[in-house]
Amino acid sequence: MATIEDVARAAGVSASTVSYVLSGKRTISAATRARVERAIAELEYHPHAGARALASSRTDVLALVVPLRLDADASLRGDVDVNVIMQFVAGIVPRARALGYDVLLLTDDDPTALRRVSGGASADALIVMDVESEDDRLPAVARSRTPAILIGMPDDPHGLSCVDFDFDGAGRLAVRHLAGLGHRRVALVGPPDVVLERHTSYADRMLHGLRTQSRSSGVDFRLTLTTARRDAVAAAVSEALDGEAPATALVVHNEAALPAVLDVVRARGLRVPDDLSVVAVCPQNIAEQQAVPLTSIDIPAQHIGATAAEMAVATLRGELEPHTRLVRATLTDRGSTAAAAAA
Amino acid sequence: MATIEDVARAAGVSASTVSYVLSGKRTISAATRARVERAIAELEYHPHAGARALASSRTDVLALVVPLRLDADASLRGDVDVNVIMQFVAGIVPRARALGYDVLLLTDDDPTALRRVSGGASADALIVMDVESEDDRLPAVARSRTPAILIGMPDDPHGLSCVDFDFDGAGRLAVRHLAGLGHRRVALVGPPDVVLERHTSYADRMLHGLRTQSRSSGVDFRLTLTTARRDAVAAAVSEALDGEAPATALVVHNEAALPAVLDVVRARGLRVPDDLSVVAVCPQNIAEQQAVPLTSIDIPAQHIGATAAEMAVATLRGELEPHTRLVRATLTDRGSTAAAAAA
DNA sequence: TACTCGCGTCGAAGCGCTTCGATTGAGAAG
DNA sequence: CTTCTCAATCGAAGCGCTTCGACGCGAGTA
Repeated sequence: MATIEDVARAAGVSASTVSYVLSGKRTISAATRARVERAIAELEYHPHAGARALASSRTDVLALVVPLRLDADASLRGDVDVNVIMQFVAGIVPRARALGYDVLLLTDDDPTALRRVSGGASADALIVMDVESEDDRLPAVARSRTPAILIGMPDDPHGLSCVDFDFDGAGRLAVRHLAGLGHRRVALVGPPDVVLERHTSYADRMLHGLRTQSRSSGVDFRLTLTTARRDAVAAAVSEALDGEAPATALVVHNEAALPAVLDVVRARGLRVPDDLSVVAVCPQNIAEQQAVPLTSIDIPAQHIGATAAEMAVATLRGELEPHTRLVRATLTDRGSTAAAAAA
Repeated sequence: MATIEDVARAAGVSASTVSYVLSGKRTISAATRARVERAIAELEYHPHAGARALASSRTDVLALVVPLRLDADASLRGDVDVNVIMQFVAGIVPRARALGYDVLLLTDDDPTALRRVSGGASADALIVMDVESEDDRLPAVARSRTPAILIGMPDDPHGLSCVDFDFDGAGRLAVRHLAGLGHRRVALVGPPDVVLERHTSYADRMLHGLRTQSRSSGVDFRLTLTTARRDAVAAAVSEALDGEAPATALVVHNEAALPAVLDVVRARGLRVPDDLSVVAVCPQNIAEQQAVPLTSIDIPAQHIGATAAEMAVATLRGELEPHTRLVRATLTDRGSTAAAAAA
């Protein structure tokens, strides 16, 4: 591999000049720059990442902590939503690259990872996914003094920046949309209770938005939780639709259960949206790929990921003070909601 | 951050002694070792990754190239199967960690990534996912002289190691299983033709296995391709089941289409497995989560990922010569296949 | 007793880069 | 014509680690 000395020799300049051409930190004459650049191209020179990191204390690497929790049998745990993780990753990695950073992938499963990476200066900043309301990892992250961006909304951000989807706004928006169509009885088909118990807070915030708006829109709101298993889904749906005052609209905030929900609804002889309106809260592609395309409040995971990468880099550049950013909810009508039948 | 000098001072030894304690490359007396280890713990010393890389030319990092191809609008392309990618990642990252390596995440979308990483010595080895029959990237990888493991089966491995699932064996196994149950007319519901055209080779190999075994088992085999869209699925299924000699069993090698396939089948009034046997070829969790649990040949993506990580490390240690490893197919009966009705 | 051997430790060189003065020469200002 | 300024470049130090050769010393050998 060619070193900066090789390049310098080939271009007839000193190593420091090559360095300045590369970094742009000092003025270099056009002629010299051209010679250096030609030498770089000819030698296929790539700076040695380690040497650069050592000398400059910057790695141009972002560490990303993903919630890849494995079961005892080393299989992916059911409560981690692979699809959403990938959406985040698909947002983070390209944006980081565009800003000149590579991404080091760490998992939640490895407790030493954070210490190793910040202690060993393997990355300039951290992006932590799936941050819970009370997250054990935060004190360690804050203490490491490595700039960090949290995806999620902890109760105490420990002075770190956060990005998340405005689930509260999403809840309000869903109800407002349905209320506008005349619905007066709305049910949420929510995530399994393990998720609620994990206090990732997003489910709580969603619920809060749903309840708040329901109250002010005069909507009767009820809550059911379910896993993706068909029997559980059937139970949840019947909880929502049975009884003397059945819901006329469903808000589904559980993408794994979506297919089953639609299936159960159809099995009950209900047509969407004629007999029942359905609003999903999930990534766009999921909403589009259902048996019936669903009107949904898209969770813009990819966008959030990209935002996190941007915030990380901005923080590194000293252009950003720690703060919390919420990504606004918008509703896309795909035809699965309709005016409520006259009661 | 504490440096190795700090540790040396605290332990009353020289820096090189600390280094040897850490690496174990020279004998150190038990007493000295203990003193050094205490100092390391007290100072929370972590070696500076860049310095280490510079001095030793090793990074303890594996670079992983994932097929995160984005559309023009920067959204995830439909033909990349997010779930499978994650399974690979879930196999690779923990195993790499267990072997002392971190993982640097690169995407296919970034053409400079490979050069940057191998040229800049940012990683010790490469794992490339989703390698196609004729893969443009291979010459560059081979030329970079960075050890590499390919996930997939290129026509020409360029002297690199490969791991993949034995799709040929899977095809044979599926037919053998069905033939053993008395089925004489089997149809494959395969991946969309774009996948075939991309020549990832796995679809071809699967097909080859299906055909070979069909011939020798006296099974009439037909092929239909489909996307995940419901209308396309319906067309594919009717191609398989309509006409005078309808298939009595389906092999579905298209996980995205699975829910729709089952749905369409049910809509036609067919029960699984009584009226129609179904074998899926997909990851285990997908097969389990369908409306009807499916007998399947599980694609052990996670296992393959872990294997790739192991092979990468073994290669780095000089314990492994380049070669190709195929992971054997096994069939798990989940009750979606039954004896064929007497013809 | 003299000599060798190897264990345990140290010192120094060097990995490839960045960065901080210092230096040079050319043009502007006086 | 001298002095000052500033643009353009160089040299050297140093980032924190690994590793090689050297060295001291106690034990084994002759």
